[in-house]
Amino acid sequence: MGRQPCCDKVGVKKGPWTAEEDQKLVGFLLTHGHCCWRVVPKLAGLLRCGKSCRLRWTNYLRPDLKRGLLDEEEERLVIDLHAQLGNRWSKIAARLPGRTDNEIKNHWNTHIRKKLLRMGIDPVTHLPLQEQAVPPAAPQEQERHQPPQQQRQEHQQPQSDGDLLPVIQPDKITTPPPAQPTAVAAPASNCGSASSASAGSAAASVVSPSCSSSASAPAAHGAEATEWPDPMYLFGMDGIMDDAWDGLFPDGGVDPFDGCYPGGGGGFDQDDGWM
DNA sequence: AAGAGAGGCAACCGCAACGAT
DNA sequence: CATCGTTGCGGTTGCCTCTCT
Repeated sequence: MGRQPCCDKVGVKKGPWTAEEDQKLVGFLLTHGHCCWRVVPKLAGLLRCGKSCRLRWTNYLRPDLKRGLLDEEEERLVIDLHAQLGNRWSKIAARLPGRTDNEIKNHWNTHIRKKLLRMGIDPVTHLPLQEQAVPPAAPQEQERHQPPQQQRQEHQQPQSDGDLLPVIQPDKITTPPPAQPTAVAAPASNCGSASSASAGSAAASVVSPSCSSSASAPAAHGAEATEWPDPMYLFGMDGIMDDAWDGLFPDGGVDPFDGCYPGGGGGFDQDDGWM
C-alpha cells in the first residue's frame, strides 16, 4: 500500500516544543477540537506535522493528564496489568486515568523494570529469574501471564542488563507526586467542551475523570486529574479562549473549521466526537 | 568547580489497524 | 473488493538534567 507520509517532511519543525507552540496547539484544540490531525497544524499556525501535534496533545497537553511519578498504587496496577497484557501500554494506560501510554512505558522502562530485576523478577515474564535460567518449563504459567495475542511478539525486550543492574535509591522508585497547589481552577468549560472533546477520539480510552463518568476509573484519581499540566498555568488560557484566535486567523474571527463542520455549526458532538 | 557518565523523559519513526470511498 | 487516508500503538532515539568523581 503506497503510504504517503503523514506530512511533507520539508518545512516541518521537529524536536522539542516551545511554549508558544504549545499555546497555539492547546488554544486551538480547546477551541475547535481536532477535525483531523492533518489539518490541525495548518489551522493552528504550527509548522508541525499532525502526528506530532497529536502526540504532543495526548502525551503532554491534555488537560486531564496527571503529571509526576506514578504512586505506589498506580505502580502496582501497572505491574499487575503488564503481567496480564504484556507491552500493551495503551491498554494499561486505559486503566490509569490521567496517565498516557508513553508515560507508563517510560516509567516501566526506567523504574519498574529495574525494580523488578532487583527483586529477582523477570520484568517480561513476571517470573523469578532463577526459573528463567531453566528452559521454559512451565508453559502453562506463561500462558497464564500472556494472553494469546501477546505471545507473538512478547519477550523481545533485551534482558541483557540483568547483570549490570544499577543501584537505585528506593525513593527513586516510587515517590508520591509532589502536591501541586491547584492554583488555576481547571476551566469549567473544560468539561463537555472542546478539551474533553479532543481527548475523546485519541484518548477515549483514557477516561477523563474530571469530566466524565469514568467507567473503570479507580478512585483517588479524580482530584489530581482535574489539575492542568504545567503549560496550562503558564499560558493563561482565558486569554486564548477570549481572543477566539483572532491573532492566528486574521480574517477576523472566522472559524477555520466552518467548512469542516458537518452541520455547518459547532464542532463537536456530545461524545467528543469529531470523527 | 569542572568534566564525565548515567538516568530519565519527550519526541520521533515506522508499522498495523480501521474506516471511507 | 481494492485502494487510500487517518489514527493508534509500540519501539527507539536523542537531548537534557542530575550525580559522581
